[in-house]
Amino acid sequence: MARSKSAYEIDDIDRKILRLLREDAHLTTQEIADKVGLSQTPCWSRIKRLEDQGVIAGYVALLNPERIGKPMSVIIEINLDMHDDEKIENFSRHLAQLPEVTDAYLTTGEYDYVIMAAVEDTEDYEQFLRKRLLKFPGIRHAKSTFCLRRLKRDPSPSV
Amino acid sequence: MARSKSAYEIDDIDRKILRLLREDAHLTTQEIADKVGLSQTPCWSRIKRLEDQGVIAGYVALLNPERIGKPMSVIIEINLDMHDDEKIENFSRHLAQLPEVTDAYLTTGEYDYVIMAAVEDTEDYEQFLRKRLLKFPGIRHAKSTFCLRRLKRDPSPSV
DNA sequence: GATGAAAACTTTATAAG
DNA sequence: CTTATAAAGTTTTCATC
Repeated sequence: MARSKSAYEIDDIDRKILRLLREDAHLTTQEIADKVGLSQTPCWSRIKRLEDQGVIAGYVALLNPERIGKPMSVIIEINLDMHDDEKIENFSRHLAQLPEVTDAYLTTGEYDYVIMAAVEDTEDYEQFLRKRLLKFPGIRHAKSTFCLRRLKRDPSPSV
Repeated sequence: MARSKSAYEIDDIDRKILRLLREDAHLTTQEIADKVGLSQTPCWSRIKRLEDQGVIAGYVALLNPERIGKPMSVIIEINLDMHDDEKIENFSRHLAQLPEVTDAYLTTGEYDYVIMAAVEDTEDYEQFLRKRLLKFPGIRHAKSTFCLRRLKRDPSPSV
């Protein structure tokens, strides 16, 4: 039996569309259609389908960290004392809810968590670390690494 | 002398607007106006100003990493052999240009660089590491940390 | 800042080839 | 898939308070 195109398959034209929208969501469907070699109608249907299927999760404005008073990025590697499920889930929820935290991952290897925080300056960072992050019970160790320069930050992986 | 409002100052209403657009760029100016307590015209002027001043750097679609075949995230901490300016600049450019690399930072502390890569699977990661990242001359050490779960990833810091 | 209005443009939907 | 068309919605601009 020949394999028919599944509803969830992404073809080369879809990928081209995603590549464009990943960089600039303000392109019109007509502009995208021109760039990918389609007419407006099927191009619009494809974008709609990619949204409905959750391939496109949403659209956001990108803010300039310097201009909104959060020029400093810090990477924090964290170890917990205990590793029972409840502890992990609680701390994970705690992290996700802190506004300074922009990224948080549960990881393999030397540390349990790797997170990133955006703050105003070193003083702001100290406050965050002592009064908000380390207030959570059961943190064995936290290692901070300061970012000197951001070379790249893509909101989505390349397609 | 009383400090007048600078062209580059952001007030509370601006911040409210940014908070909304940071999460959903498909809100209409009318919806934003309603939520922040302005009418459409001044709300539109503010958004335009924030764009012109570079506070809003752009608008992008967020893609679901799982759905575009890049479900795996790896954090890589890197040390170079030498640390002369040219080496740093060259390697920085190299990193920024690799499509697998979503994030790259020059850092203080134990490592020179901390980067993040999005890949399909372990095999894809091995190819990236050996054939693309470590092909660059002068890498002393690279430590990979695999992400088990993504708890949070905000494209922009909180306002 | 608010309101109202108008023009230009975009999205969304439909029909026919 | 294409072209063509059209209604609805949105952005952008402008005049007036």
